[in-house]
Amino acid sequence: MKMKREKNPTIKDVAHESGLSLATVSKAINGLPVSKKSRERVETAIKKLGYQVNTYARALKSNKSNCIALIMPSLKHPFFAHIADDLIACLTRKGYHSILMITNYDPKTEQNCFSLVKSRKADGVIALTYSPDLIVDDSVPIVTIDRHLGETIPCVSSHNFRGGEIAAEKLIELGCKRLLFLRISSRIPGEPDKRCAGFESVCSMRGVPCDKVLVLDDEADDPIYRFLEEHIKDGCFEYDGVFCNSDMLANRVIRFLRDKGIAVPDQVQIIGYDGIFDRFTDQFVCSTIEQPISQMAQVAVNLLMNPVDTTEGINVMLPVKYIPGGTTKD
Amino acid sequence: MKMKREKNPTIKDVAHESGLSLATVSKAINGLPVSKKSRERVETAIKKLGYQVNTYARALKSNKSNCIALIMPSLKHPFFAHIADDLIACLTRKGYHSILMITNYDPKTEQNCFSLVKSRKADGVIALTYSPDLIVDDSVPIVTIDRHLGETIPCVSSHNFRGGEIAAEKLIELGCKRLLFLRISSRIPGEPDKRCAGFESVCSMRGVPCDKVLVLDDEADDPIYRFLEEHIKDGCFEYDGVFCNSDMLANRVIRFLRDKGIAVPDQVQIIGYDGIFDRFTDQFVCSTIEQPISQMAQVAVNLLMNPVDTTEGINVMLPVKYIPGGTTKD
DNA sequence: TAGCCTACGTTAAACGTTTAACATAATTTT
DNA sequence: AAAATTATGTTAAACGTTTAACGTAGGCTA
Repeated sequence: MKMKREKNPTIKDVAHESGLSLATVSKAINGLPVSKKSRERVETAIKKLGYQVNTYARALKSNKSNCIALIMPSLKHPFFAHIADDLIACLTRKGYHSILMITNYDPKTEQNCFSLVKSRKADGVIALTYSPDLIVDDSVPIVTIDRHLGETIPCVSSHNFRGGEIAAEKLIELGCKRLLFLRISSRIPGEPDKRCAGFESVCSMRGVPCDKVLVLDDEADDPIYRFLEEHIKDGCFEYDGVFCNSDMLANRVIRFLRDKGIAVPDQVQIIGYDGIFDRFTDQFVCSTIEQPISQMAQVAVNLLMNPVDTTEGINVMLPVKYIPGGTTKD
Repeated sequence: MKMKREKNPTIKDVAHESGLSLATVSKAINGLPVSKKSRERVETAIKKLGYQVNTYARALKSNKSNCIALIMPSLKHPFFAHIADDLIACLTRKGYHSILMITNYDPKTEQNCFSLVKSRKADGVIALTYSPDLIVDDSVPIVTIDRHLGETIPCVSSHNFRGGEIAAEKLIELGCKRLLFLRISSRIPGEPDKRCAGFESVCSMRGVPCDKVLVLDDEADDPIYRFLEEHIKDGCFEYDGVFCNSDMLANRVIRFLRDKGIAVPDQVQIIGYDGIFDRFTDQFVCSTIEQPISQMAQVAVNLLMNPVDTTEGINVMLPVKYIPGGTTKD
């Protein structure tokens, strides 16, 4: 790229212009004590020259870049876009810049991102990753979202277990007699796994039968559809309540069932997870367990800025909320 | 934030470890000519020490940061999220990092972003802004999307005029006799304005009557709805074809009309602009003129990397495509 | 008035690279 | 075998900051 920068003024020029020394100017700029008169002289000189601090020199000297790296799978999924947006907003408010890295769910890219971050590019990392075996060193503070990357690395998530419980409670309350849990998940033991546990615990407590089907996200989803198909008998679906791991999956399932002539929510009620709100239809894309995205972002940022004692793996779980969205009878 | 970095190895350590000089190591790292033997010694030393180049030192010395600043209004709108995603992908492929700044459509924030960029934080800027009076200096290369920030600043957009034409042609071809153009737009003269011009030019050429309603994006949209309401007589809408400035607007209009009992597309056919694909319903959100987002991103990045002669304002317009999406009769 | 603070400035050494200018060893030319 | 050329390394100065350590002027105490 052509660099057509004409030499920018440095702190030295400001010093010269104001008749003060380098150090004094630096102090004035950084809010350290200097006399009122000096401060003014510095300010007018800065204005006159249009001086801007050189971020890189500062970062080099102070070993602090004011940049946080954000590692995200994609922005094409509204959930990630949302959380990235909120993270950036939080960081900006705290005076940080955000280097956003997109991995496209690719383990190698994810690993790469962590390596890059190490060259003192960022003061910290907030990551939402998928690879089961990332090697991360903690020479830089890290906070993850929804994934446990290691005992010493704090993880922020929604209260997945509770979310599962709520979904089960709701479906049962709405009259479902036979439940199904569907899940597409990554190979890595993540927080979202607990959604199933919560769901099942309520089912067994209430004595409602509950099956589950699981596929890994690096396989095709066929098994799920095959399962669904196999359980449609004479235009009737054998389950009357389904809890899906995500709104995305829920919508696919809804479409599949409707294509087969099964009425949602009349014959089957379906609840997803995430809380995706569609700004085009002004609706939630299905009945869902909503994750408190903004709150998660805020907590992640705070956790990064004010590291707590992580000797025994810290895991912040934020409250979720059931939201009816037309795929249940409420 | 706590910085618990234990001192990272420097190029000096590598030099010491490999028994070579600083300069040789630096050359080896940067791919400059060194003997094979030296290169190997450097490599093993690097591996042994886990050396990572210090980006900030490098940036300071070479006045090149390998960072591009992306200025976007929001990631909560899928159009922006998409384009941001594609921009980042392109930049990553070229070895650049992306500093993503979110303005929330706020002029002051937008201005701020440009100022920040100046402190040598980034080697270039790709901006999608809304403020009518941004002051940008070109000490850093800039490329904009959809907005003309100045004669010397290249702008990438879809071929808005052609898009307008296509929409009109399509509606007329589908049998519409009385057309309406609706638009919510920013105060700044932007590329998207041309959509209207294209639309009208076809209408007048074909002799099809065409009205238009415009509101500014910092006002409420009420005028549009009021207009719609006023033109519903006895359950009939006076227009049978509507072209909206964006898919967002189109969907709001569709909802409004349907609420009033007007059937879309049977009574009114509606075309939007953008080409938003909903991954939940697996459909386009309406019939639409699709912008070639990935292509726009790619062109923007290329333009930034290989600046052309901009003495007479350069403006790249990329081809658009009509896509039926259920709100027209095709 | 001599001595001592206090308040403000200044000098100079880092931070970790890159790179021009120079030195030396290895190779070729005559 | 000496000179010229090339290949490879090295030294040292920069890049623009921050900051510890050190002056120095002026006001205060005694």
